[in-house]
Formats: sequence, structure tokens, C-alpha cells
Amino acid sequence: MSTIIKETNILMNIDILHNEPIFPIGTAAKLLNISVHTLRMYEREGLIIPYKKETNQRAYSKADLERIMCIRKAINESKISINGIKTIYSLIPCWDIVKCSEEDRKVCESYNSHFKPCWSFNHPNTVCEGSDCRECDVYKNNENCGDVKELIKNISGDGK
Amino acid sequence: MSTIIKETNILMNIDILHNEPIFPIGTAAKLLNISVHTLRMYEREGLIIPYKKETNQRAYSKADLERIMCIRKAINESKISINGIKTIYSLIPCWDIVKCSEEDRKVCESYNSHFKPCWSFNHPNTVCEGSDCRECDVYKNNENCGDVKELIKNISGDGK
DNA sequence: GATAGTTGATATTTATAGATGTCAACAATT
DNA sequence: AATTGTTGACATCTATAAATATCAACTATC
Repeated sequence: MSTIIKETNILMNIDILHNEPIFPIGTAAKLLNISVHTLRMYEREGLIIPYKKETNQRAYSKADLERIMCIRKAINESKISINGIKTIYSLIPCWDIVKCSEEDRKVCESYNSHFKPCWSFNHPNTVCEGSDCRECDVYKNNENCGDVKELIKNISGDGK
Repeated sequence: MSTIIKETNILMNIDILHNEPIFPIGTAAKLLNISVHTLRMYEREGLIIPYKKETNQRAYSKADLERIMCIRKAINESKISINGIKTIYSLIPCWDIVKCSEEDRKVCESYNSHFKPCWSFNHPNTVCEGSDCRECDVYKNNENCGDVKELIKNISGDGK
């Protein structure tokens, strides 16, 4: 019994660290069984936003690793190209999640295009201006595969 | 003046034929500058639904050709894989367009998955059961590139 | 301060998605 | 009745996306 409680606590501790950027890129690459270069490519393509230390070095959280595993699954198993994934991400109803204004939507590059995820843009003159997309619900709510359709479905039931 | 009216009429006549399946596959392939095999592949993948004559022969409308041009653009220019396009199509809020019921949504394979467009399914026990997806708004409203995001946006403003 | 790991940039490899080619049986057109 | 185009199935080609490798300069750690 007590061992179960103990193990549960350990798991909870691990979960507390879920969003802590504790793995350097080399470790992340080993854990994911891919190369460091691939991780940097995903970042260059705008699929992921790793944490950056003051020294500009990347650091990945457990949540980041799970997100990357989903991306790899989409590429390698579902055979969706990176540009396809970017387009799919661009369909996330960010405007509904961050509740941006009509005026924001008029000038938002992200709202008005469909090739890159919103977190690839700077969003000048919107509510998102200057905010850290890594900390945004749009980015965080989407770490599991198949989440995009759920997010779209959620718009419908909104006003109720 | 009268020539303008005449030409307008000609254009209107052409437009009337916009949805008429008048091109056999060979002609469609020539007009699109692709092979017959490619057209059949797109169909097998569920990207398009050509009209079928009683003899099982395919026939394509002008609207079909435009749709296929969009698909080709997505593949060749935007570098989105076919599986990517299928996934994107699966995100079209068909449930909102056909206004299907809560019960329908519970049992609809399309509503509950995200790998194939809804028109690839049979939708047993839903409002869509037995209907010709080629004639459905979900399919027809989506013949131009970039339409998917617009359809998603339209959900938000619905209840108003 | 020496070893190990990082940075970005450029070049190269490899796995495969997308597109064709060929075939015999069948259908449409003249 | 003969020509032309279609059907599906199987095999093949090719362009390129995804993943690596290599490099010199820089940073972290022991």
C-alpha cells in the first residue's frame, strides 16, 4: 500500500516537472532517438518552440518531448509532410482561444493566412503582441495528436 | 455594349455548365496536363468524387477541374502530402454545415476521426446516410484553396 | 584549463511519395 | 465492325522531403 502511495508521489513529482525545460538538446535527441539536427529543423520550421537559456542554448521539457513524439508520428506513420503539419496547425482557432478582438483579427497575419502556425508570427498590433507563444494556451493545448479537431469542435459549443 | 452583353451571356452559359460532368477522364487529364492514373489515384485517396455514368465511367465538371488544380497546387507548390490534405479535409466542420444532431455526432465515424474527409465515409445512422456526398455542401463549398480555414472561422459567428 | 556539448551553416545521403508505364478486358463512338 | 477510350491491377520510375554528416566558433561543466 505505502509503496503505491510512494510511487504515486514520485509520478506526481515527475508531473510537476512536466513543463520544466530540463533537457539539453543532446539529451532530448537521445531520448527521442533522433539527431540534434532534426530537432533544430523542427524548430526552424516552426513546429516547436524550445525554451532558450540566457546563453541561447535550447532546453526541452517532458511536454516538449511528448509534442515532438506526436510530430514524428504524424511524419513517419501518418505520412503527413512538415508543410502539411504547419498548415494543420494554422487551422487551430487561436482567435477563439485568446479571444482576440475584431480589430485584431483584421490585422493579424496569422488569422488571415493558412500556411504556418500562429506561434510563427509576431502578431504586431494584436493582443498577442510581445507575448511568449511558448506559454500560450494555443501552443500548450495542442501537445497531443488529434487535438486540432477537438479544438475546432469546441468553438461550436462556445456561446452556450 | 451589345457585344459585352453577348459575352456575358456566353460566360453565364459556361457558368451554368460549371457543375455539369461533361469531361471524360482522358479529356480531364489533358486539360490538367496530368495522367489518367494520377486522377484515379486522387479518387482512390478520397480527395475527389468524380461523377460516374451508368456504365461506371467517370465524368468531370469544370468545378471538378478547379478543385483538382487546387489539390495539385497544394501537393506541388505548398508541398503538402496527400495524407496531409486528407487530414486537412477531415477538419472541415461538416457537423456544422449539415447541422447534424448530437446523436448523429456520437456515432459518426467522420466526426470522431481525423484522417480522411467526411465524404470518404458512409455515415450509417446519421443524417448523411445514403446521401450523395458529391452534391453535399461540405464537398461543394470546398473547391477553392484555403477554404477550410474560412469554414472554420464561420462556425464562430454562427449563433449571432 | 581541458573535455564534452552547443551553436549555425552548408553539403550529402536515403527513403519514399507522387507520378507513369504497361497490360488485357470491356465500353463508347463513328 | 473497327477505332478509340475506359476500366482496374501490377510494376516501375523520379523528384525530393526528411534525416544525417561535417565544419569551425562558441559555451558549459568537471
